[in-house]
Amino acid sequence: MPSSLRDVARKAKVSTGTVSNVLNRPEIVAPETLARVRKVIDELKFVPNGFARHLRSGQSRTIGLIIPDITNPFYTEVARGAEDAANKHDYAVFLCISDTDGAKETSYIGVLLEQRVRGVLIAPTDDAHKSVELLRSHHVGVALLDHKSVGSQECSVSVDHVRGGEIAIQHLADLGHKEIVWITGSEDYRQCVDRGIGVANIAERAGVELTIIPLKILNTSTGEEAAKKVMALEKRPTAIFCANDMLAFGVMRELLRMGIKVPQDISLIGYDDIYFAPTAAVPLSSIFQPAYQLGFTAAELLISECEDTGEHQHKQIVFDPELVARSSTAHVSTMRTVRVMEDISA
Amino acid sequence: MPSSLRDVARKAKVSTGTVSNVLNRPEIVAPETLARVRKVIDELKFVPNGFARHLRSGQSRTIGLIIPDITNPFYTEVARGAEDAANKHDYAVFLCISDTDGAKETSYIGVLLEQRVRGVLIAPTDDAHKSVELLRSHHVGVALLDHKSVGSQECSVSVDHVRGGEIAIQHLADLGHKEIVWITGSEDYRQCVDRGIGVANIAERAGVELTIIPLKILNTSTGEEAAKKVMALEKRPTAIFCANDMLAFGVMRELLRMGIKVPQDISLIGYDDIYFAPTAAVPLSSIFQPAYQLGFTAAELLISECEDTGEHQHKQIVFDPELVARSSTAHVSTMRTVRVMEDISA
DNA sequence: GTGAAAGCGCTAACAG
DNA sequence: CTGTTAGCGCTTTCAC
Repeated sequence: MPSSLRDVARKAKVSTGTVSNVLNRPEIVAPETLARVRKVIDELKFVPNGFARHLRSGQSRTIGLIIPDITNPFYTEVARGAEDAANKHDYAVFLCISDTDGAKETSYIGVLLEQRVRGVLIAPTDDAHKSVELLRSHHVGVALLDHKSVGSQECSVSVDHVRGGEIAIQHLADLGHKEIVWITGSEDYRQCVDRGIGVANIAERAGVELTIIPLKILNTSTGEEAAKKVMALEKRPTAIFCANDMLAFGVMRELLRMGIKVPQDISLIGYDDIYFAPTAAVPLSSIFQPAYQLGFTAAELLISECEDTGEHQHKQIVFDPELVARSSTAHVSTMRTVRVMEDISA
Repeated sequence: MPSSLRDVARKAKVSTGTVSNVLNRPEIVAPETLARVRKVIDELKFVPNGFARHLRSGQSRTIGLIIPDITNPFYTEVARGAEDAANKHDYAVFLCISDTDGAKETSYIGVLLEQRVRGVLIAPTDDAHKSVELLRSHHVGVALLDHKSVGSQECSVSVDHVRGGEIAIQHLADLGHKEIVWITGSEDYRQCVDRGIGVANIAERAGVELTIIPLKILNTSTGEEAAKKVMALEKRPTAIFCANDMLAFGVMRELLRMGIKVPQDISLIGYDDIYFAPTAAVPLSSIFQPAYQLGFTAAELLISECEDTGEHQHKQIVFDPELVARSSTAHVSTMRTVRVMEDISA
């Protein structure tokens, strides 16, 4: 058993109140008492029990961070940003990985509630409304990450996903692509839905024929699967737009494996512009989102809400996405036309 | 304020003890009492206070996980493994990122101690001995990740780093390379030191001329810097071995930027074999380590130690690294010899 | 099966 | 400046 504050008090021959003061308000303790108590603290290797402390004070200095996928460098950057902001304000971060699973998300919220976190930063994967409601009903702070506010009842930091979808398809349309596959998340996945709206907007306007492949989970493995589906399509598209770069990496890997060349046989564009995008086998075109900024800003907003005594203004910050065109997307006119023959011979 | 167990008791007209029983031993509560109390729990949205619960029971079901860099997919896989194992045993994971900073590591240990975690899984970046001592002296479980046990006083799961270093250099030597740069971590970074031992072993035996570039932090940015240093060397090496893949990606990116071709101008091999290695601009040769396994196994061991009442045997599991040769390493005989002229013209 | 009561380790009044 | 004391919300005997 670790030693308690009382053990320290006993050994230093002072009261528990004094030990507590040494810990929390050393300036009001007499120098020599201070020294004596501190010496005993060291001797006993005393570490105050956080549970007891927070139980008493009714307040923790911990925030929860729920992200869908720790394997995705985009979220990893978001987490770094959030961590840095939290540390700056002397908060700890309890990181939860929801695995893009609504049930797991809800279950983690339960854990965080038990931990009496001050607030939760969440990149909802499922029904954001439900999670936010749940959190709100327990009066903990909430800030949405990468997702617009449900009803402006909370802060949110996101990127304009509709715009992002538009930019990507516009880019492909500008390159002359008329048959495009859009590989995206399920309908619960708001970010994807929004991007899909942008995609549809431009597709219609530009006369693009769109094939949608919805996926439950967006990672490299599902990307590999999706690539197979695309290649099995009756009419092969000239370009693929993936809802994130992990997906695009999976697609690219599978295409390479099948001997399909990017962009000679098919153009490919991802989303997020993760660090690995420029140094991919074929440097990946993508839509940049300021991941670190997203996490940092969201955490700052959340903490400001948590600390706020009076009137906290819910802010909804929306960043702009940016096209980063690299070699994985090319003009249709540069495509190999011999592909069909190769297929027949295969 | 969230409602407390007492609120529930009052409203359900039972004692607090009964509510507690409903929560923890529902089978001993009379069915109709059970139903009534549960109804009130829902109405009041009661969530038991984890602090109070753990304070009373003196035990948490949380383990800490300290890793150096969340941006590195290797550690991200380790974390996934650890998470999965922990969840399996109904433990929560408190993730801490040490940023390869000994002070931050120590400070996080303090946080974990306050949280009264049951045990800590640590991939030490600095002086492992110190961290382990600190943890041990507070009687929390410890398991080392990716690092051999200091004195077999704890479990550890690692990969044979010496062997990994040997394999990599042997591979390069087999390809005829005699001038190799080894970009590694500082002397505190045990994994790197061990790999360095393997490197030195083989280098000497194979008559390889070794240049060592030690770095404080190993990520893509420092990799980019290191690449510049390598190219500024009086005598250009024919191959580079990086202590991890992130470093190698940074190096590769900078080399590409400088117009240096891999492997025509210089061979490059990394370590970890992260997911992105095969789909890099030049598919990266690397040394594979079973990251997920590492995390999973270590967490299992740690939890077994934590739960153990009697005699827990400290195990030291060592996995074998494996060479994965891809296109970034090639035989010296295939190297371009015109490089020198290009340099002059530049 | 249920209630009463003690106490986990700490903080925050309030006296002295 | 220091000691005393009353809980924070929960679990756990021990009676009934």
